Amino acid sequence: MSKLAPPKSPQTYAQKVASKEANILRAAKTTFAEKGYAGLRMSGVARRAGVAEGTVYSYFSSKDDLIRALVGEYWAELTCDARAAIKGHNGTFPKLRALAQFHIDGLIARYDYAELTITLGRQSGSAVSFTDEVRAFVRVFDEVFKKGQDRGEIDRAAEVWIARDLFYGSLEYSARTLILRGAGNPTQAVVDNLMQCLRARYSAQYRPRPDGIAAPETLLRRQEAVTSKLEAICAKLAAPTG
Amino acid sequence: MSKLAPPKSPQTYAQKVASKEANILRAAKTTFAEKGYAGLRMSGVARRAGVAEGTVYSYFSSKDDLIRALVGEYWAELTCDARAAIKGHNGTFPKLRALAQFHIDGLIARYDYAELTITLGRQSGSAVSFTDEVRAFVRVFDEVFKKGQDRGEIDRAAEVWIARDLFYGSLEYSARTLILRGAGNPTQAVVDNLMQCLRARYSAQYRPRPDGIAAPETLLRRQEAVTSKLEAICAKLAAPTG
DNA sequence: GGCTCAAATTGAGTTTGACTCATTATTTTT
DNA sequence: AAAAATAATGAGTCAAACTCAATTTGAGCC
Repeated sequence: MSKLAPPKSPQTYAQKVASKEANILRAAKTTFAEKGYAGLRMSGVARRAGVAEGTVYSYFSSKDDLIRALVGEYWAELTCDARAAIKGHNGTFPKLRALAQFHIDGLIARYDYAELTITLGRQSGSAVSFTDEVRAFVRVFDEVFKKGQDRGEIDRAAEVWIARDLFYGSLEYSARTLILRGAGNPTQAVVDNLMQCLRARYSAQYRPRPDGIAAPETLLRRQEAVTSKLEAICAKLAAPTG
Repeated sequence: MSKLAPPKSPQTYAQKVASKEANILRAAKTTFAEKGYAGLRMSGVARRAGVAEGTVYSYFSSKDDLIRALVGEYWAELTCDARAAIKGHNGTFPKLRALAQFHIDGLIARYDYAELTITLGRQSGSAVSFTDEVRAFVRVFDEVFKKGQDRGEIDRAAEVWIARDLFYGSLEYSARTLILRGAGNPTQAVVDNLMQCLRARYSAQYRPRPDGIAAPETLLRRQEAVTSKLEAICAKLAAPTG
């Protein structure tokens, strides 16, 4: 009366449930890849997973929920892959460049997921949500950026979320237009340009001016050198030693 | 036999057809604003327009086509409004800033249209398409940018389409996240940041640094001059001349 | 006005596919 | 092994996009 949940052996039960759920998800993933959102039939997924249609509904309360689970999985995997992709690169900007290149290539390969992220993201009142997974993904950028700020490579006054939206936004939009245009995809030009913008706006150091008036870091180095010398000289002059 | 089209009075006929089509579109627009894409029923649109359901299908071959026509209309209007919004501003960057502010505000007010532009844009084999309208809209950016290049205010080597994708992409993504976050929308911070990036990357002239340290061209020139003098002084002091 | 005919309109009917739920099968508990 | 609880089933429901044979409308002609 006070409690409805019965005692049961959790291992086997949970395993079975999990494996069945995974079966359904796998079937849905394949079907989605083949036919897209509109072409995916719940009956088809059930057949493919080897269960009855009703069973699908006992794991996912609607078609949208099923797809949402798929989208969540996609972003979770993407987060791992993105982390792996930037691992080998040193320094804030090289890491960001690697992330950008990884992301735009991934988007072009599978734009349908990005599309669903937009479409299914706003709908409320659903059991399944993938906002956590998407958040975890964008955090990859945030971490690199913040570390850059800590190290003094990036303007400390900059707001991360604004930079992040510019970063992901321009990449997603570019991916979309490149797909529409259909031609051989010059993704690198897009990434190069984005990095130039980021460097120009966010880099804490001076960088070569486009018109080549002076290489500021050179000037900095000269100034540092000359300052050291001046300090030495000052110390010598100030010393009362004959 | 050779020709099926019969002679008829084109004015009245065309007018009637046009007005009925406009009625249907208006009904659809209102319903869409109230209920969104999924909530819009073809039967409801027909009722509202005062025609039978079949009539709707003689003007628009599917629900998606009807919505597509709506989206096309939206972008066409937006193009006019955007042109009006930048009219009062002088100079490339002020014009771009006005365009950015106009666009992000518009997106936040009616994000559903941007969403549909993405979802319905890729589907092929439809009678209705809105790519022309969208193209006309993005051309507003292109014109300002190219004029800036002609005038020498903007880096002539820059590729317009890359800059455009960065511009619209970051604005649309920011609009989305601002809507999700729901809070009072700091759109101006987004626009400011975007303009800083554009200025830093694309401006052909020098401009003040974001941290307000100094007008760099002046500072750089002074530093270069003073560094040279210091170097000379150091050299003299360090020289073993008695 | 009345006649003819092609085009426009109608709405009852078809189809499709997401979702439900009474029944059956399986597993756990005793 | 019987009872109880839980899971799986798939025929059936239902909503909504879409169709089409029948009807209405209106232009051109006498």
